[in-house]
Amino acid sequence: MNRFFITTPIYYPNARPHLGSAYTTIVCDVMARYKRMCGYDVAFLTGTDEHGEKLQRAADAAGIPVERFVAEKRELFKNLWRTLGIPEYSPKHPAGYRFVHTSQNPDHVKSVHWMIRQAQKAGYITKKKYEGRYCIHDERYVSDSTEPANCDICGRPAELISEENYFFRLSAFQDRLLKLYEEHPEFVRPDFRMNEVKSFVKSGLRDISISRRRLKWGVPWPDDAEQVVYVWYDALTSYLTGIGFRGLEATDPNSDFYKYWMDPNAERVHMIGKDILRFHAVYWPAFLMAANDALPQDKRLPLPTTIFAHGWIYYEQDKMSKSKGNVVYPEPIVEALNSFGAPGNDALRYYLLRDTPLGQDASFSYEGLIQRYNSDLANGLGNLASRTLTMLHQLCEGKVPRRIGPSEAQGAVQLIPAFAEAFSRLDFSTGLASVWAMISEADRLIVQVKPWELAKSGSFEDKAKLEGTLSMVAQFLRVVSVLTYAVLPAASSVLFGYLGESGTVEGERIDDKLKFQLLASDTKVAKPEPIFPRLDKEKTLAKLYELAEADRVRERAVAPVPPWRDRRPADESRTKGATVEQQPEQKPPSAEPEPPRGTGFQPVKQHAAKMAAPQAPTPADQKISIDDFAKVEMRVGEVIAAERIPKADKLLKLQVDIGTEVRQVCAGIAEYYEPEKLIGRKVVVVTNLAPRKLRGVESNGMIVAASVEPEGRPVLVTFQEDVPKGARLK
RNA sequence: GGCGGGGUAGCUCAGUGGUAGAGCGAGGGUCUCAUAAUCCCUAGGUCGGGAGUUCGAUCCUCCCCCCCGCUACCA
Repeated sequence: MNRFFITTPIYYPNARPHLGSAYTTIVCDVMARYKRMCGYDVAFLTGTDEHGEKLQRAADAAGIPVERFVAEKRELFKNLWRTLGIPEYSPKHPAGYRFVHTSQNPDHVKSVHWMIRQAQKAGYITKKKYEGRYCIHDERYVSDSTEPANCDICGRPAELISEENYFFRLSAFQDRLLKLYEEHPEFVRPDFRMNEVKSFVKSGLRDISISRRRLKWGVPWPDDAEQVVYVWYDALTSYLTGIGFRGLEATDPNSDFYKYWMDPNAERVHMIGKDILRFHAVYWPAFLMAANDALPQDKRLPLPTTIFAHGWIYYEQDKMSKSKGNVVYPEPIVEALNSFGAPGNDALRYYLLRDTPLGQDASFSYEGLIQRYNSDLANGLGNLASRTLTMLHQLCEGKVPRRIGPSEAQGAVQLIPAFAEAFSRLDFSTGLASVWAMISEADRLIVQVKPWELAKSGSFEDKAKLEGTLSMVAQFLRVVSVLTYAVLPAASSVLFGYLGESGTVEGERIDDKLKFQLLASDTKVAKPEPIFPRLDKEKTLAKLYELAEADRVRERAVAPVPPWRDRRPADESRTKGATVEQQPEQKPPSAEPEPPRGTGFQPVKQHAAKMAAPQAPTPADQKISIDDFAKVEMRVGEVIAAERIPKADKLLKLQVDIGTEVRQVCAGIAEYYEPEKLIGRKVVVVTNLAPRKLRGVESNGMIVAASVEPEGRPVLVTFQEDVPKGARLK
């Protein structure tokens, strides 16, 4: 049997899961159900990555053991999946999710150790001494400047430290990765993401640091008690642990790992958000290649077949939640729709999958949800089912007539391969659109035939036409209920039952056997109850807002200031790549950007638009003394020359007269200030900052500016009164 | 700055070397089996701007503007 393995990211449980995480998981659930109905042997994995300093600190702050703390967080995820009707694996739900967690998991330690040992054997791991600026308070490296620098986050002076870390020779895999991308264009999808990955790899890979000495909460480094495995190996390897991997030698030959991963014909799909593409498309295959280099040919681990990076879900700003905490949670949405008798889960799933093609950023809005629901589900499928069933009762004694409409069925039959083709590409939007195009056809056919008029005539021909048409539509509805099951599990099951079927929809198979005329003649159909009751826009919106607000209040009451949350407000998620959770706890010594912990997360972003969020104020416990402040020398200077620096978007080179001398200072303000207009302007310069070269240009100081969110726009400090050059700020 | 992708009806987008389409919304009409649903008609849009190739370009070439992504550079 064909095998299909799909994973969500291994989520970092530092906050309650929001709509973004739900989106990824829903997509995987849909795919798991769909593939299962196509006859695949399916495994679906999700989980939580529970290591990392941030979680440990949060647990400490909460005064509970970190193991218990993360176990509680884990439940938040499982609870959400339960609310969303996403089943956990069981004999009854073979395509339900399996859950892997990393902490206190000896099996996972075995997996990780095995992966690392293989890479060591193959010579890809080296221990290197690293020197750099480290902010003790924030547990992170600050910058690579050669003179004392302050921490970006807390402003404290960073210390020069040296630490030995294990490094992975990622650079050794550049050519092999490029070859992989060439030979397997489906390895990264959508294709435009593949282009990004390729160009990133082509530009050269740096070795990455894969251990930490200062951390305690994590997988211990094999044979080195002083080091802890850093996020990469820990989180990515959990994809293997989750299906039974314990290191190749210790893995049960009958385990799912051999079924779903080692099978060369299995499809292995990692569904992720676009923000974590690089780690999955570059690091992960490199880790696997590294391990394979230490193995004989016949024992090598296959690579994933596809890394699918979907887009983010944006939340259209609305009046009700202008204050803050605009993150959208799925539970109140489902609850609100349910309260009107609508299948909330199905509606949400349908909206998310139909409205935006997977891979593109989605713009979530309550109005869009209601709109989609009413036009497609209520007016479309729901109404078609309703009118058809009613007519069967009124005109055909409540049974599916024997006759089959002849030629009209042609188009509907062709629907199935088109739908299947789109879904297999994860193009849910197109697949669903094709179904709804057919629903529209069916509506048109009914109006064209007018069964209610034919019934009046009483002639044999008319009766035959009437019955043939209604029977055909009923058969069509049966097919629709099967095809839409993966997306609309609850509603399609109801429809299936209405049509007189006694089995379950999920027991059906989407293959050559899924044809028309499967409803037995004379099948008794149910008297219809609206499957998708139409929603009143105003009332539903009001309910959605009300429940979202109630949810927010409840959340605050439970955790007044969740310590594991970012210090920054969530809606500051502005600039390129910055996300809700962008707050690196430690920066790797290499210049690689810091990822979030976990294999991923899906931020619900605001439309950056005009949201202004204040920079988080310095917490009270981070106050500095007057002496600390006195160390910083700031003086008034006058710009006497300004020019752009070639090949730098943001940098201006300024000559600033600070009274005693003229300083050359670089400032990252080119996007907002015209160089010509700066000349003659008084600015504030930090004059005792260590010199640093930026883009090859030496900078002796720093121009002081406010950083205005959301995009971090710099605004230069100015004086209302006239101030002489050289005046010191105190 | 480099690389890549885009700018088409109010919105979301499709599309072809011969002067442009779908869905939704909106307006009008119709039917009555149906969830005030369905069905039918209606959008006259400089297909980002300019130049060129061509008998003819929205689709081909060049230049420019703007947007997005990755990347570099920025604390």
